[in-house]
Amino acid sequence: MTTQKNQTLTKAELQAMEILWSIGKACDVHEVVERYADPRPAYTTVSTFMKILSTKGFVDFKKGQGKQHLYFPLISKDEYTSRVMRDVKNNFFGGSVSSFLSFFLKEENLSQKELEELLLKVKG
Amino acid sequence: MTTQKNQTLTKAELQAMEILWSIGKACDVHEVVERYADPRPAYTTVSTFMKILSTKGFVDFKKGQGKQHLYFPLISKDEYTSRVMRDVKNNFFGGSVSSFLSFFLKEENLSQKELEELLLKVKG
DNA sequence: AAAATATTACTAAATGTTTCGTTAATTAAA
DNA sequence: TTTAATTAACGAAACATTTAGTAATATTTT
Repeated sequence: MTTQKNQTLTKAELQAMEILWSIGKACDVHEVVERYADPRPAYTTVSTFMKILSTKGFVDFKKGQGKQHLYFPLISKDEYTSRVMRDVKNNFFGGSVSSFLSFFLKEENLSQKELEELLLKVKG
Repeated sequence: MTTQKNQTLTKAELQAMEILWSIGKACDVHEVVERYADPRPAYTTVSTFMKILSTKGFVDFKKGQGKQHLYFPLISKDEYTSRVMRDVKNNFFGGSVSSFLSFFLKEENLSQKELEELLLKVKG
């Protein structure tokens, strides 16, 4: 519950967050475990992730039935995605928007026409 | 020299690769150390990174003066950037190009006009 | 050739991450 | 109320990453 900003998620932590984001409501550890693909981690493993994510300030919880904790994200997927995009932009494109976009277009091999279509869909 | 593909770089490894990329020619460990910002890692630390990167297949070396090794990247920054972008796209946008682009545009808060200008610069 | 120097290889300590068993505490059932 | 079940907290083992000292080896200098 330390709500430290600027932290980054490890791979295992991100995986857990993805599941919380996909569930979209406060949920207990069992619900999270269920959503893992095989081989599923142990209950206590996921419980530990929730603990870690709490102390890192990425999730919080409220009391559920009994002594259950119901966990929920404190940061949205969009917010975290922004951080990641910013990092990529800074690390690989010196923070330049046009470099980033340029690379992206070349990478995706988009023609001018395809791009226009995408933009229409995206912007309107 | 195992040229294993599909590997990913740790943070420290990426930092070392960035320097190799920026130097742009085969170089010895000293040249790499020099380019680190303070506090610079020890010579042997950087030497270890070169060793690790070699066994992971990201760099190779040729003999220099004396017993010196001259290290150089086996993968370009663009190639590695592609991998990272692909991973981000898959992890955060389910592999969808339009989602990715859409997010990017919103994120950068680009107006239609600014976007057009960027595209002109980028495409021609 | 012997000594000094330079450089990589080896090893290991320190730290960070992942994973889960055990314990302690709380709640529910008998 | 005693017992059983559930759950989060704790602790620790296994593994990965980062960092750098020491040893081994090759090169250069005297």
